[in-house]
Amino acid sequence: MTLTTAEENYLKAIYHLSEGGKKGVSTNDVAAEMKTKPASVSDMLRKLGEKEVIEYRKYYGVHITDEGKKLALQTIRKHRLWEVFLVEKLNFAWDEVHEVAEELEHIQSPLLIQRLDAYLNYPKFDPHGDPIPDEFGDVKARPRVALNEMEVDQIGQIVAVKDSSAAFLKHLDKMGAYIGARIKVLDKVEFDGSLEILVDQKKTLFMSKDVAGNILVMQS
Amino acid sequence: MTLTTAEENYLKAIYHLSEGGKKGVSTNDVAAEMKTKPASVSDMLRKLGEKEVIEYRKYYGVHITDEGKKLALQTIRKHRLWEVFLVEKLNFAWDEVHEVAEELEHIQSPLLIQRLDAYLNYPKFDPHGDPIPDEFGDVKARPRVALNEMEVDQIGQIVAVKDSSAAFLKHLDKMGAYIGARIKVLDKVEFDGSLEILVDQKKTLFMSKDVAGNILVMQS
DNA sequence: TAATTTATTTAGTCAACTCTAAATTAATTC
DNA sequence: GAATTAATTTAGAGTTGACTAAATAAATTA
Repeated sequence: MTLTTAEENYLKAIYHLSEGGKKGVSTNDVAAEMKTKPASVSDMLRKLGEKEVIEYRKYYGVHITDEGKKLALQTIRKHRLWEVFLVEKLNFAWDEVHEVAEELEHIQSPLLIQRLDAYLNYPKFDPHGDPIPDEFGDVKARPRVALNEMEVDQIGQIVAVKDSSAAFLKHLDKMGAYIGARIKVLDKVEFDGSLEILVDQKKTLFMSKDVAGNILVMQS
Repeated sequence: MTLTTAEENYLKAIYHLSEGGKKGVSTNDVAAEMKTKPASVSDMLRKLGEKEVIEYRKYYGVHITDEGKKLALQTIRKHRLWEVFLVEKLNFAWDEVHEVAEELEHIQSPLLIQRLDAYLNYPKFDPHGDPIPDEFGDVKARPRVALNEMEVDQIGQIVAVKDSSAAFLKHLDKMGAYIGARIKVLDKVEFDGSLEILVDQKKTLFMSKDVAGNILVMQS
């Protein structure tokens, strides 16, 4: 099964959109993610369906197949390995690498990726802390810690909450935090154990020890 | 002026075909080089002509313009830098790099090339001994030496002959040598100064000191 | 120079990927 | 449940880059 560059990009978008939720991904979601029009997406979904990398039922969105997931993970693997290369070897800043990696990930050469992986010493995470799938598509799960147990200056990504009540999620949202957010612990107040958190490299917020204790973070 | 990947490849082919000779390059030559049909080439030449990277007169072949030469040299620069990277950092063999570099050369990121160049310590020649143009398109001319003045184990490329008579060229051809051939000095016979030469990594031949003295080599 | 051969271009088609506009299906509201 | 709104698909068209077949220009040969 060989995919064109465009197909690879669509499949990657579908994979990312279906992470977490078990429900199908809608045409409009894909269009937004890919910055194309829904009409173009319908066309592409039909093609990806024929190639059996997704299950496509008209008007009902798509599910990625096992074969599709494997291919998407290969592309993600390449993307993240290139990001490591750009940051560690070519001194790119972590926020300068995405566009370039987006191009590099489509280079077709298994040998190249094999050698690059070895050259970088088989990294397990990219510069953003995202895991790098191995050549079989397996990703190393990183242990999760409660946010209040993290040390100052550590970084990670909010991946879940212990208290999943609507009230708690609403509170999170109000503070400016959410599942998926990249965070960094800026400070821990000794007096009451509250934390100062940097979200997505831009917004600073304070939260109580109790709130932090209900937030699970995947450390980078 | 931005070129598509296909346009870049055509322009590079035209540049290579027009190296040396001052005459125009024919449609058929380009078709052979690009492994496409002449009809496809005609189409592309019209487009490249409109973009003013070549001068195109129907039925009379093409000449590359200064602008076109500059763009072609940028692509060649990228190709050769990637080749150095693949060989020196990722341990590719010299003959494994071409296809991959052919893809990598189209990545659009001036910063990437700048950083790669620095990372590789500003190499002036690629693994095949071909010069790497600088960011302005200037190539460092490598001094030429007569073949008989080279030492055993040195490598290079035949770039010219002192005696350009038809008879001498015919003799060269008969021996299996030609302008452009990659050579390596395998042995120099003390008795009469004759040389044993490896051509294109496959054919071994012997030549007298006089013949070798009329062959100019660009050393790698 | 006329005739033939070769090189090149034009015309028409195809595949991939995109778009807008129109039609259709699904979801929501009254 | 019917009507309206939103989501999605279909139809038709444009661009890029390739092709084959046919037409035409240039070069070669007689």
